[in-house]
Amino acid sequence: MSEIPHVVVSRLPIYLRALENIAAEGLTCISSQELSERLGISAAQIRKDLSMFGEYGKQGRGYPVAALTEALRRHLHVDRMWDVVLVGVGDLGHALARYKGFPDHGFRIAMAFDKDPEKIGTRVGEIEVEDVRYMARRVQENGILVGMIATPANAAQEAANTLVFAGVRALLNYAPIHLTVPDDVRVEYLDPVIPLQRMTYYL
Amino acid sequence: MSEIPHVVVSRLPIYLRALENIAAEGLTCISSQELSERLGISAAQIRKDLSMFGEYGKQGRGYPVAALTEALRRHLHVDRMWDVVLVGVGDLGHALARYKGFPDHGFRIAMAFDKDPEKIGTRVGEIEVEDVRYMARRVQENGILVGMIATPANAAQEAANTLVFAGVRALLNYAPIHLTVPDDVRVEYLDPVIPLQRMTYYL
DNA sequence: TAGATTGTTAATCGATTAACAATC
DNA sequence: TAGATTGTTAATCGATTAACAATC
Repeated sequence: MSEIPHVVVSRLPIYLRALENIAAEGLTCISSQELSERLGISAAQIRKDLSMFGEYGKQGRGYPVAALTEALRRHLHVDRMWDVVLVGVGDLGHALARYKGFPDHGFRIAMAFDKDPEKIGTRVGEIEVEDVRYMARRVQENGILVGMIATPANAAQEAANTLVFAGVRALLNYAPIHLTVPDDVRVEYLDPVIPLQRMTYYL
Repeated sequence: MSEIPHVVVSRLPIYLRALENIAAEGLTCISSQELSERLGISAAQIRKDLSMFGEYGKQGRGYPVAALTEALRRHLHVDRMWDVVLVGVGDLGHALARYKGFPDHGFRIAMAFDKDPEKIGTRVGEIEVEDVRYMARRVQENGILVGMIATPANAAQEAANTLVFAGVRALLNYAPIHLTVPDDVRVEYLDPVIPLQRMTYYL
């Protein structure tokens, strides 16, 4: 079953995004060599990764864009729409709630919570900001499995605890802090300072 | 010289962030074991990584927080302030320009550009949005080496080209597209859809 | 058919872990 | 001193690459 290494899984969304762009250009078939040049990932790597999920390629031609796109969406479980809960509606949370890139890629911000009375009740994007005190119940009742944390650092771990308690199993964390969560909960980090510092090392 | 593997470099900002939090808690010394529990990185890994930069630890006690923090800042070149150019002042660019986490960690948004006449001339954070047509010259004149791209996907590659032409050598890209740049330019990606899809694979 | 490109194997390369002497 | 923890070595583990028979 899940004998597919995480490094491979972590590249699948990148392949998917590239294939969507390639389809938008009107191409119906793409070779691993061509993909390699577009992504900076070796052609051998791409073929090996994709072969773990089935034989989608055709010798002499390459990979059919539409069929491979569909297959990747299926394997990544984004051939459906995931409801997402957002915690923290500051500048960043606001931007996330209005971000146009989610709906077409499997995600919908379904609820947003904040603790600031000034924000509670206001609208952002398609939804109304709710009181974080009711978050656990609301998340649980709606069976939401994906959360985004856009609170200040000092509120992030508590937000994570509440979300995990409420059943969330995947967390996207923008706060500049490592989150401690149970083993069956996934966390991905998007603190912008980290990648910036990774680059200044080389400057 | 640069015989330090990139995987190691990529963990340094994470150690630095943790040490800053640990210092804020008032601790002056921390063992690799304790750090391991906080970060989910093995103690052996942490010791091996840190030993590549010098012998900061004391047997029996652990690592002195202040000295190690300072050393990491130095190695990452964030013991100075980097001026950053921001391209694209939509919701996300707006949030980035006002983000409080940059100044204390080595970065200052020094300029912001957009092509929308409605936005040009408005203020965001500490700065005024400028016309993207003058970006190359302004960036070059100020010797800016770090850029952040928060434009729509279809404008991102052109923004990158302009920035690279103007001398930028490190790019943080929020647009959902792979950027093609010369070998001596670093790019890090922060498209939020990618990490979300990495997690839904396991749901 | 000839040319191109896949899927896969074996070889290489690199990263992580376990273990322990050195030492604070 | 006794206990704890480092820095480092050797062993393990895993990921990437090169190469090519199979085949569209």
